[in-house]
Amino acid sequence: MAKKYERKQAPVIAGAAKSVTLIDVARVAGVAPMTVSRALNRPELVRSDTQRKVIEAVRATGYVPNMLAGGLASSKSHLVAILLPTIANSIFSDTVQALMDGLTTSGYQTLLGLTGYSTSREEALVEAILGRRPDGIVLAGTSHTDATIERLTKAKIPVVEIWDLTDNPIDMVIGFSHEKVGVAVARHLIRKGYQRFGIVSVDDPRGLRRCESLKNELAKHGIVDTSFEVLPAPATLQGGREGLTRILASSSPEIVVCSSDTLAQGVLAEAASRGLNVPRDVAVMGFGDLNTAAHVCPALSTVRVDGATIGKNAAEALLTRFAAESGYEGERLNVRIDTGFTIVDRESA
Amino acid sequence: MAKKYERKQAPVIAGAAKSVTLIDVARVAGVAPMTVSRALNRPELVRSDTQRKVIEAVRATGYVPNMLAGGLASSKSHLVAILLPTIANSIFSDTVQALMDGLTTSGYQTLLGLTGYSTSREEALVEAILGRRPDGIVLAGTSHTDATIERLTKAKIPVVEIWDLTDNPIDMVIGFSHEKVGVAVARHLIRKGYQRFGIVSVDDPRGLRRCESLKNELAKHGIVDTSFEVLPAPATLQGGREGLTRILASSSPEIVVCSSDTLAQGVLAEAASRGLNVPRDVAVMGFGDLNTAAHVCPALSTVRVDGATIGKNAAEALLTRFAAESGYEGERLNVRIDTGFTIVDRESA
DNA sequence: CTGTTAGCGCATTCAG
DNA sequence: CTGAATGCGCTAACAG
Repeated sequence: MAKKYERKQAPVIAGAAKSVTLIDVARVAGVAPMTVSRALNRPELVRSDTQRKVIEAVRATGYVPNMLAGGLASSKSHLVAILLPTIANSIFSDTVQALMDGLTTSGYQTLLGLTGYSTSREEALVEAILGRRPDGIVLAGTSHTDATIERLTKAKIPVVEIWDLTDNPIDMVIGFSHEKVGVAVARHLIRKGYQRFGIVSVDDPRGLRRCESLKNELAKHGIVDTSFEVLPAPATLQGGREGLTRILASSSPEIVVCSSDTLAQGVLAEAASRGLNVPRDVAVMGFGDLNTAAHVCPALSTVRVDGATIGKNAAEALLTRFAAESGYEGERLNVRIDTGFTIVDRESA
Repeated sequence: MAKKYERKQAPVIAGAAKSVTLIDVARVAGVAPMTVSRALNRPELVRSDTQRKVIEAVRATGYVPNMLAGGLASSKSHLVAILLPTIANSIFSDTVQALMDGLTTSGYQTLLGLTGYSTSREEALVEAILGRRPDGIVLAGTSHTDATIERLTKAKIPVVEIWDLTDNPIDMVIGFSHEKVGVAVARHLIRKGYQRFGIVSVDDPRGLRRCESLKNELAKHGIVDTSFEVLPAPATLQGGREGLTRILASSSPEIVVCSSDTLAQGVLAEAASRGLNVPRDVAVMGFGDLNTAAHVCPALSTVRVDGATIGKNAAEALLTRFAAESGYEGERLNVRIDTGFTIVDRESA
């Protein structure tokens, strides 16, 4: 009697070779399809000689497991989605690299979505992405539409919000307080004796919060005439040049603080082309990562954020959750990591 | 008699609410599941009042289509994979942005893979990714292992190799010749009167090819004592500083050519900290995109590559192929686009 | 225009 | 340790 799991009919059209499936491998190996599945996914449950036969058959047939089918059957997609505003000039690149390193090592793949700093685009992306049944999702920021939050909550998958903190996370949060950055920068610079400030920010929610917090803290110290220029996102060098130009049109600050390093470098370029000496004529402060800032211009100060740590922690948090939900149930995690930040001065760089 | 497509049994366990499916929507809308599927995917085949009922039921139930199931049934995943060496300091960011813009608009999602400049890692990623049955795949570069090429060929999906050219593409190619970049830079700089060159490159295949081509062309013009320093990938500012340090230890070039803008900026930083005037004491030339180079330092020249055009063309090529394979069969495309490059001088910036 | 039937390729669940 | 039956959620291909 024919084995039950044989294909109902062999391919008829010669050219249209159906792709090879578990069943084909099973036939070649002389075992049941289920055994092939186990040999591939849980080798410890299979005798080693059976294992060898299967591996051999896989190679012989050129079999590539269909993860759509596997995911459908097992409700595990081995997919993690990452939503970022943009990857241009990205302060997120270290984070993404570290996150993907961690996930790839454990057999997860990464779906990327770019929101362009728009929560409505984020909403649309989240809806589309959830259709792919990812096992987890990572979002930049903690500000989302109600619909996004609701869908994410109902999806019942691990969610990590990164690069910010909040008291009402959807699930897990790994980041730092942008308000604290503003306050810390204000106090730091006041302590160093600065009195006249300029601020250049792009229209990005977190950048604006840093800069507004800075401005507020300055006001608390009696510094109220701070010029504040906002440029359209994303940050570009051209934006920085434009920002300084506008600032200088109406004031003459001792220091210009920027919402990102990219912007700060644009300010440096504009200063150079105006023959201004940095930091003697005007000092410049950025935000982001040492690699893109202090090294380029020893005259530049910056706020250093450890993006790689954020990514690494996010990967670990997700993987732990995945393991927990697979039955190695430990106690429910409640991940909230404040990664902090460091102010890097030109003297200390 | 009960409709055939009703679920065999309603959920028993109250808490473990099964996610809502097509069948649930169909029941609420009072139509067959197939009609819901059509209303969602091919609305033009459905009467508008039926359509309305379905939409209403979708909203009422909070239905999110399961693309794993849809993909399995239709052999269309609406997924495109992109493989890049890294996203750090990435000259690819414009390309990725443009590519994703084009694909997202047409309902495709993007799987990202990072190869770290390793063809063997690329091979492993390709195998894993093909399991997801992507509708298309984009690879940075034209250099791959034999196994990668074989798998990709057998997968019978559109493949786009970008940021390089070759006479033996797997399928489609969109990029430019790195050898020509080297030659063009050499001729350009010789014409401007430079005689003593230094070269700093990271250990990235395309960067090295540009620099080796430059060195060869210089040799053809009788310039043979060119110092050439290679640093580990990826490009960093620190690498650029180190590169200039090594160059100056053994020579005193009039100009230092770098394999990327990031490296060039590192060279600028090192020059500054040595009190060297750029370009008077030493000129610097980079490679990449205007936004990261000439704007920062008017003293820097660079080779400008239009990454966004590469991404846009790649998206269009893929989408056209997808349409063709769905039956709107036009003539078979044979995409090979030389996007070229431009040398941007400090005078012209 | 709408409904029915029959899988897509795999893993879960239970038998042996 | 291995095998058989069943269905994940959806859509192609036909019927009406």
